[in-house]
Amino acid sequence: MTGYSVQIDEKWQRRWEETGLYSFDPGRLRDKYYVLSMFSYPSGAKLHVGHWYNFGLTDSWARMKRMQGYEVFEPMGFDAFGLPAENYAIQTGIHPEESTWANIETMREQLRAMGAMFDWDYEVVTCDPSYYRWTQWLFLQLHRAGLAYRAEAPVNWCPDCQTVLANEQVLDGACERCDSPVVHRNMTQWFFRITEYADRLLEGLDDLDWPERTKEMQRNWIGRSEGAKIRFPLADGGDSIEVFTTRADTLFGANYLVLAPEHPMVARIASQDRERAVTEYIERSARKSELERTSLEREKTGVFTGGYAKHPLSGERVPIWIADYVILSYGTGAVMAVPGHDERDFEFSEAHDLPIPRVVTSSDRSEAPLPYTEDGVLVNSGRFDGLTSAAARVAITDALRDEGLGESAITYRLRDWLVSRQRYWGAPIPMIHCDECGAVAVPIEDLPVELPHEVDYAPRGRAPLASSEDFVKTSCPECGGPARRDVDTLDTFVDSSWYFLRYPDSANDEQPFDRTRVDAMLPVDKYVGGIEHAVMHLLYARFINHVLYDLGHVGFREPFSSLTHQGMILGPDGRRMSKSRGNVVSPDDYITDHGSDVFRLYLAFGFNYVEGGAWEDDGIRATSRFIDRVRRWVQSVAEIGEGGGDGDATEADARLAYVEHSAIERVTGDAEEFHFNTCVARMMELTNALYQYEADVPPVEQNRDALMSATKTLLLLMAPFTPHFSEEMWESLGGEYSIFDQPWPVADPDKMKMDTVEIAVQVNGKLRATVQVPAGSTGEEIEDAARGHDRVAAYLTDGVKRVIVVPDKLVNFVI
RNA sequence: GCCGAGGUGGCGGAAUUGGUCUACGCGUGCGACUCAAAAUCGUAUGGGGCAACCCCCCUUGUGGGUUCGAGUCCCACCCUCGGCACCA
Repeated sequence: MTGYSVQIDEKWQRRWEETGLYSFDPGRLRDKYYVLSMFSYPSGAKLHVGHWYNFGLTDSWARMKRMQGYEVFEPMGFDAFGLPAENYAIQTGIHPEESTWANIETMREQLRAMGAMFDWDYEVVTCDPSYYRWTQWLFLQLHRAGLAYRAEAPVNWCPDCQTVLANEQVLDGACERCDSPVVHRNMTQWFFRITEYADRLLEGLDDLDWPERTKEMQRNWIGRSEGAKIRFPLADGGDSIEVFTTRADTLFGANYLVLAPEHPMVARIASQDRERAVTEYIERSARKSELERTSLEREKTGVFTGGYAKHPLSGERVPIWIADYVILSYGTGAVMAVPGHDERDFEFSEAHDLPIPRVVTSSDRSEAPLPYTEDGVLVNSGRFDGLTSAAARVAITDALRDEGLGESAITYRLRDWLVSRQRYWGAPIPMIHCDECGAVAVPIEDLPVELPHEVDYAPRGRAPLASSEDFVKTSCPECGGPARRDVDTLDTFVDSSWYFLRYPDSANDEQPFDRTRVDAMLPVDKYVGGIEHAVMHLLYARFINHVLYDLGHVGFREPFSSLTHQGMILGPDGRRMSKSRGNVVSPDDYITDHGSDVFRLYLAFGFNYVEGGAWEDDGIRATSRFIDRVRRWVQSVAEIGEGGGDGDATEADARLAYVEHSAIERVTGDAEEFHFNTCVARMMELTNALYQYEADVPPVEQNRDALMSATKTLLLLMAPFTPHFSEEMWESLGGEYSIFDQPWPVADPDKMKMDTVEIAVQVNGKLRATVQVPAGSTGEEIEDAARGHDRVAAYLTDGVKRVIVVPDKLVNFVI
């Protein structure tokens, strides 16, 4: 028999396919287990180490679940819309549809060669009209429910490329392609009202089996903030300016207001003599790039508008300024400036020579230096003097409510989700614009709104679809008059926000999915993907699922019960792999040389799965050596066969059984937790124990049944991690096809009881000796055994103050 | 700045509820097999002290603390990585 190789991979992949081993059986829904890896973008390059790490080891997990008796559903698909294909098209002239489908075909082949259990009958491709038809359906559901709306908003605009950029294309305020500073342009676009779900998305997190840091990132992203809205009436009567604050207790220290330059009230407030300065400032702010307005520029600029408001409680005149450190989109776009107790306002007051009054002292009434941003005790605040900050927040908000000038309020950092993209390679937004009827939804029976093939997608400062007359010109579904289609496409995160619902019913052409089936199949039991999606995809998907729940399309709120993030495999130099650094590790070479299982097993063994780490070629050699070591062992066992030996349970037999069963227990437990590296360590220990047994016990005394049992256990434990190799070894031992139809081994607690245990003997907490005692010895027995040890006795000559015994573990003498 | 995760041998990495730190592997030393090499097998391997053994001392980023006992718990600090970042 020759060694394990890629030919073995091919042999078993063929066999699995021919026998339909991994076809999901919808008749066993009761035992279903939905294992999902985040689907990927079909790039032109080959599968990289990251794909393998994510898909390969998730597949290993799924294989264990299968052997544990679950009917595993492990689908795969492609997140195929998106910018790379379009940019590639702009560069080369190759149509995105052409390049994308070619890439998908390549990736399918490679994914097949990976030897995972993917059931391709349920494949999903987001750029296929049979899929995006239902993405459009989803948009219409939100639209009908009032959760999709149109509003003017700034988009990222690259003046050099003459195109709109997605947020992900803006790096540190600059265009990722040409590095020119990105500016904001206002356009009317579609939004999803995700802010309406802020609280539901927050609450839903509590019960999810997700990494705590990921939940925390979502909480921070949503950024719920409790405070108050306070209205400052304008001095000249009529309107008022509303501000949001979390520090209502500092209201008496508010000696001016600051509006964002874009605030709609600015024009109305500015006095005539200040108009020019105000206009100039607004224009200057608008010209500033995102970068200038945020990270670099710390100096607080701003101008006085000439307008005044009236302090809601003291009645004093409060000047109104504009400054671009106030953001229009957060809170009310206006703040009350409390320079004594807010660092930003303090800086602003210093820069513009404004007074800085104190209204809070520290709790011991000492005058802490300003700005003092902690809670404390109120001063200079009229009848609220002496209250603590916490009490004052309530009292002042109550007082404002009585006057009709304010109330407690909650705001969120989360913004509504802008889903329009002025791009070609995406799902067209299924809306029609009619001069008479306004924005009208495309009737569901007319879906899909197909993406036209012949389109000028070169950047010309407008949405590519606008160039297609045939596409744009249509008639209004309501009045029948001439109308125009929306020329924007949907953010690709919309495509991926529901694909997990489509998988179980991917061929359905009547509806996006059958509710009964989806309710039986979801939530996803285990979702695995990179942490880079912690707040984008994972939040959007939860939002969409919550909406579909509220609209009665699914019977569960949360789509992913349990989530794991794989870490990142870095180049051998410890840095992120990239072509420009020349540190990219290509799986293909290793697979050709060693077979895919060696590669997969190294990924399992060499890293903490969640942390990842730097690639090391030596690790591949180590796993290759291990697999060969197992192969040689299995070969020798196959030659000897079962039976024989005198069958008496010797001490060596017991030791082997102990290692066998503790390996079962620990592999099962560790794999469950995605601790694949320690799983492999346990397999190696079992292998070592087998060789040890053979070396220690003379051939005539060897218990072949025990050896065969432990060997089979080893193969079963290895099967999820080395599927082709284990199948081959299983066959060579005469095992029944397939090893993946065998039950996962179960540890026998009786076999894991050792007759004697080693006790650590400590003196004053320091290890001084170890002694062997029968398992289950009493404290006295253990103590006696320890005292009987020469070296220990030497320490105890001056008497013992206290003895601590941990049964079967240790004894500690305190002297 | 705020939030989160983490600092363990030469290296990748292990260590249930506080209970023998360094499992497993790599690398390295020595040995076996071999004409030789590779492969394989065996064996040793945290650092230091001692000619050497029994043995002793030190060691989980740093400094304190709690405890019979701390990688693990508490306090302070240093460093690394990730997220957010004028969010009122």
